[in-house]
Amino acid sequence: MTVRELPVLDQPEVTACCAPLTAEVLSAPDAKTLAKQFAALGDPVRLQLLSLLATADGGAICVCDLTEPVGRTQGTVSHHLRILVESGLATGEKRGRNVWYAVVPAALEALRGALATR
Amino acid sequence: MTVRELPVLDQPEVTACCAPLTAEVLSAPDAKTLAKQFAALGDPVRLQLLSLLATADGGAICVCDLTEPVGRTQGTVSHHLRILVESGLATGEKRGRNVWYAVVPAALEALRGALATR
DNA sequence: CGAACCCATTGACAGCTGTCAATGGTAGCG
DNA sequence: CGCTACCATTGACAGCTGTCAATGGGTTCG
Repeated sequence: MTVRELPVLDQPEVTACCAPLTAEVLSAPDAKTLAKQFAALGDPVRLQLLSLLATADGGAICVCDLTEPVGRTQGTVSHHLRILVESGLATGEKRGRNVWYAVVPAALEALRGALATR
Repeated sequence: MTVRELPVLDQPEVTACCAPLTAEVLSAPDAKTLAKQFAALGDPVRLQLLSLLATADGGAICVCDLTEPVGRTQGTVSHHLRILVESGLATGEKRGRNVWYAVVPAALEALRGALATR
């Protein structure tokens, strides 16, 4: 087993929740699942956090580097990150004293799929 | 094929709010704009409504046909539709006694663009 | 060990949100 | 003209959400 030391996080398995909105009528359970993920995107601070994670070199950053760019308290940033992780849009992994967060590109792609038009 | 002029709504102009999340760090104003649209998608009832509109023949439906599928009061459905319209994801137009709602595909595409990954 | 650092969690609070019942306005119909 | 159908708006209310300050649990380093 090779050892990876860089801030590369393992990517979780992601499967699209459902067919595109425009393909067939959404079932109530699928709607609930999708809504949770879109709701996670429905806050400006979280969008900025995602953007920061996505553009970070190596795809990860520690929380301490995020509070200043978004102008929020450390506790608040931690709260938002949790929502991103719980919705599957980001991952977090403890690395010694820091926690490395990263975007889950496959999750973003899955959401794109739901928005696809004919 | 007869000329069908009825349930086809004029589509408003839509321009992408910003570059993809993963391309560059989102500015605070852009984040706010985007967040409002994603927040509009962040409710299961609204997702179902969008889906119903998108899959409707001719791309439009009257409110009276929407209350039953989503299991909500007429007032509540009207409220959700307003949010969809205000966020630019749907359009509404009065046609006699009914109001015809339709999805704005370009708006969905713009959101897809924001979610694009590298 | 003790100090410093990083991060999550808690408690508190104001503001927003989804929902319904009820009301009101407008358009078509007999 | 009156009735009915359709839809928006209002008021009320419970529940959720974003925010901060404060606290506490780990981890690193001197």
